[in-house]
Amino acid sequence: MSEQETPKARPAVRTLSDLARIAGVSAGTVSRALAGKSLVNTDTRERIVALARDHGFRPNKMASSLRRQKTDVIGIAIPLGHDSRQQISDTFFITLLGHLADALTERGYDLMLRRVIPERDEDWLDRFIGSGMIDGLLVIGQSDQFDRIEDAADGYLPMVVWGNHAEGQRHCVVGTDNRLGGRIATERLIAGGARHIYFLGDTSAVEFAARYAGAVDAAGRLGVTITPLPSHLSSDRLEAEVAANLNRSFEPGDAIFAATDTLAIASLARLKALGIAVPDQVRIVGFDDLPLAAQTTPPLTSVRQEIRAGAFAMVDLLIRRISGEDTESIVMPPHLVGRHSG
Amino acid sequence: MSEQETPKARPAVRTLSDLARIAGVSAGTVSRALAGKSLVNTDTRERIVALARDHGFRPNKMASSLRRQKTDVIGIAIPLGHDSRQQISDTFFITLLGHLADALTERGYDLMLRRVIPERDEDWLDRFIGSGMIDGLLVIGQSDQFDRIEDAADGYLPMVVWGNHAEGQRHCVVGTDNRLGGRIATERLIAGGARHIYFLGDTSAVEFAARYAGAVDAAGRLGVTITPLPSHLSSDRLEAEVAANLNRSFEPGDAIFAATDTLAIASLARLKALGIAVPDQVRIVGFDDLPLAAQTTPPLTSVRQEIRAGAFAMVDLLIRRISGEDTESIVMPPHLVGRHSG
DNA sequence: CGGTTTGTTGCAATCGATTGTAAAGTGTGT
DNA sequence: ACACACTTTACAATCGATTGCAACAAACCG
Repeated sequence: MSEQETPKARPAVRTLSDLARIAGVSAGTVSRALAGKSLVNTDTRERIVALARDHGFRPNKMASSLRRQKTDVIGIAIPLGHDSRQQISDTFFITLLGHLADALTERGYDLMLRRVIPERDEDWLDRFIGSGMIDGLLVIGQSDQFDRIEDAADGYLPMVVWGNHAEGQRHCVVGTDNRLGGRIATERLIAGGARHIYFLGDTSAVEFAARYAGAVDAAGRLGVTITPLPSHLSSDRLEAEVAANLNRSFEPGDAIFAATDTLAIASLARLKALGIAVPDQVRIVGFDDLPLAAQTTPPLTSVRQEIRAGAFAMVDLLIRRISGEDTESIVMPPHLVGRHSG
Repeated sequence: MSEQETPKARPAVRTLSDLARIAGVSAGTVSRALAGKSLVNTDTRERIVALARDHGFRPNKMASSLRRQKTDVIGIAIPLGHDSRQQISDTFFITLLGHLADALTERGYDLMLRRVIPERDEDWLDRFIGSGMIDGLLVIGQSDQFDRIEDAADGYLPMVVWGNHAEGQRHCVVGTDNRLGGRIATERLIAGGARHIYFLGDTSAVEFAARYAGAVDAAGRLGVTITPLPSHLSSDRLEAEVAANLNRSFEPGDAIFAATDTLAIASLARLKALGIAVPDQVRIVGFDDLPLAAQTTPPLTSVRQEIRAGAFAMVDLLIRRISGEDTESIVMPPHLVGRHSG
């Protein structure tokens, strides 16, 4: 009409004081009204709330965080270890991230994601913790940072890590019993007739090292040979490494235990390209039981991790730790899902 | 030795003033020293920096953000549309997210992730924008929120959206020419002998609607029938919907254009279960060209989107918008990657 | 040696919301 | 009509880092 109608271009009402002036009360009263505290008169509150809505007012979260010493933000750190880009593209970690987002959103937290490359940044953990931006920290995967995480855990309670549990460790972890999972997978292969098992995975990450250890347990006990074939998860190297590792002559009784379904699926493709039949010539078992495992040809036998349950457990523990409780770790049992690949 | 050595348990030095007291200077000087400003004497600066390191001091980012009116955080919103859980599990979006994380980290930004369910929260966009927590916003996928995004774009410059570009739209978008992609995919199928094409996808999302429109263009021009089969991406419904949609008798000349590789891969599995040969009985073309497309049986023909380039373009545009420039949208050309499925 | 320039540092205001405490207002009972 | 209890609101301090401005000292010039 007159000058210009900029309804949301520059909402004149940006701060509590602005709104307070319009409402004819003090900023403190507005704050309490919007927070729904009982100290303000019901009429006043309703008037202020309506006014806030009409003007599209949003309280500044930074100021609020500073004053309350609480940000309602949870940090999620993804250490990329040796191998940049390793995990964020790995379906398992992504699925976990999705469920964590569910669980945190449900509890009213925002999430701040940070990929860290420990090699380039020694100080990643303390820096994140000390930033004052987060109320708690979830670490997705220990990678090769076990010791650093242990150190940080001594001085910082609200942290929960997804990964492997070692005897006597000090940081709170949620994860699958990887060693047992490795054992189960290996026993399955051996029961199917395997006499020589190749372990496909990067044993410098503790989770995978534990799976390998479990495999060695079972193989040793049952008198079967086991050979590790180092393979990383980085999406740009994965295919080439798998191809190189499987570029050998397989003999009857050979089998593959892949540390991850992602590796197992790449192996299936590679063996198919080589004209090697699965499971007739080579049996394969994977780990994680991703949704995709059921759709491969042949369908993949895999060790299932309960990702969603794990994610919710992590958030649960974290929230208890934020309120000061020193929680125990949770180690979940793995389950073998038998399909046709091994 | 004496009492107790708690080196990091409770760093006595929590604030600038603490450090200032120890250093025997004022807080302002410490601030300038740590920021590397030239106004402080070199000796003083080095002394303060060393002290800060020794005491593990980290400036509080909330306070800093509040004062500077800049958070160095970029928000990433993932609208889940009609269909909760739709996209965060979709490999395409996850891959995009990974590359965005790369690009943002490189530029010194943190990222705040928020899944939004527009149905439950009308106000998601303005709320995120107005929170004061972010310097800019990336929206991954328009879902069915096109209009709301348009509205917000009028009053908020630093926002870039991944998605489809429509004539005359006001928000800045980066994406593939979906309509052209749909045309290309369809032409490929028709060139392979298709006479009746089923489109698998959810046309209420604008990106997919455009792919369908492109398919209709090509099919109409070449005198081929096309039938849409609504299928969502939500991981819990995807398999069932694909199964239901493909539970029909296929005739010679039938083909499938899947709006997404994820859907295409599920279709492959379903057809295999039904004993229908691909591509001999039914041809399939997907969209996205995910890494997995090369590993399926048979390898999937797909329309490639340049995800990494797209992600970096989004961040580039966003940063220019943060500094006040009003940038144009970027529409990238799709490329057909021919493999064996169709 | 007075006056000016250059280089450092301290002081105090500021960002915007929250909250303890004081003060004002309303109502009741005697 | 007065004292007392109870609501409701205003005031001002606070969270911690940043920054414009003033103050001070040393160095330099004529």
